[in-house]
Amino acid sequence: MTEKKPTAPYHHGRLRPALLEAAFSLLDSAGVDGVTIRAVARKIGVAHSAPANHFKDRTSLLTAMATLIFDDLTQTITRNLADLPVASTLAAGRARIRVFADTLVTFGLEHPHRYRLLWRRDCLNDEDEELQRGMDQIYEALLAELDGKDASRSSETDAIALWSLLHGYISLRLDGNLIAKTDEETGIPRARAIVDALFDGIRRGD
Amino acid sequence: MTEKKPTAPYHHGRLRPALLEAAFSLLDSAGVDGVTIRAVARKIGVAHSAPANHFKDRTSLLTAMATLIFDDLTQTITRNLADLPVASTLAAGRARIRVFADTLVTFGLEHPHRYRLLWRRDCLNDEDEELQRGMDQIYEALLAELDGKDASRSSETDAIALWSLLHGYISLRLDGNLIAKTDEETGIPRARAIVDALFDGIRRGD
DNA sequence: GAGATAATATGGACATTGTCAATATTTATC
DNA sequence: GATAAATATTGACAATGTCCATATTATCTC
Repeated sequence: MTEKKPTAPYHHGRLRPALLEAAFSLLDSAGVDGVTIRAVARKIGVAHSAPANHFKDRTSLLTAMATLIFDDLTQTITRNLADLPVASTLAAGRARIRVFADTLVTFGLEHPHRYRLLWRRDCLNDEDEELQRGMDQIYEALLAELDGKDASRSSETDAIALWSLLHGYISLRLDGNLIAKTDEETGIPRARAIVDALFDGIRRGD
Repeated sequence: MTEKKPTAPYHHGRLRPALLEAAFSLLDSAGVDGVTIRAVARKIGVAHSAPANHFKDRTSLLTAMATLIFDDLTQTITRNLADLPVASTLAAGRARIRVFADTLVTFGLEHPHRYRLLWRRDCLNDEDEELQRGMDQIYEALLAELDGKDASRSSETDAIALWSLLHGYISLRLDGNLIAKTDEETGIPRARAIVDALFDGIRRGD
């Protein structure tokens, strides 16, 4: 009968996950600026200084969040790629890269604030090993799709080109810069078109 | 003999330009976060509230700065392109686009904080007409280089692809993500390589 | 030119934030 | 069961953006 009083106990019990949950909620609704230590604590109903026990400062909290986002993103990409046949032909390789691209673009447009946080170096701790692992992971996944299929080219250059193309497109879209010039809704068709442009070239001269 | 006492006069005289100058100095040395109203005022030796007469808030100041940066960038590109022959052949067109790309990349790497500010939507006033004009201007310059040379393709798609590629590459470089994988210093050779990749295609199948 | 008006600058105030320090409470450990 | 470690609280501090009332100067109008 005395098991569950509505008065909050002194110790929260699972404050760290609760903090992250609240922080993601704030991130999605108000962007990085909305993720203040005090707002997160307020949302859970805990002292403004309680988070310090789990995240030494705001940067540390945002870094943990970015790491989780990277992991989630990589996992989504891997899952979507798992359904596809191995890239034994040129067409199959293209199809896989297209799925990679679509997944990334979809994620970026559906979770703008999460995507943006990934690249907010001023908010993150570059030295963090987990964050670096998360970043490397997704880049490796891209490299794997471009590797070894065409010995005549540097797949590293291709990877940088593709990565730049996708990251640039998403960033510009999130900044609202290409909305008038592209599909208002999903952005996927336009993303496909520019990936194809990179596949085939835009100034081939033949 | 009494013309110029070192005691600062009540009215600064040309506070607006002085504010911008100080703000750019802070931007270059400390990034957007370093550009606080109070720090700018301090740098000039004026009351913390004096800037309000010329910029109604921080966003307004940063928007004015971004507009100036856009103008400067467009001007630099235009100047560099003026020396080149008209794009009457495919090769000439490529050469012009390469100069466009080199100029943009050079600017981004040389003035990282200025380049970044251009896309910090959370710090800028999107509604500002001068800012929009500045943004449109540079995009139009790019479109002009891609226009009308190849009726079989949508030059708009090409423009978005190229713009995404360049913006993505610069952004990634500024975030330190490709340093290990590219030329440490200028970044230009790698930028050329990925622009060429877009010209020629990376998965042509022939 | 003098007096009114607008522009410009000052200093004080307030709420918000991140972060630190001292303290209180609970949990874990020997 | 005492002691140490973990976790949470309250209070404080400096910094910031922004507002307000006030002071000073420039400009305009008659």
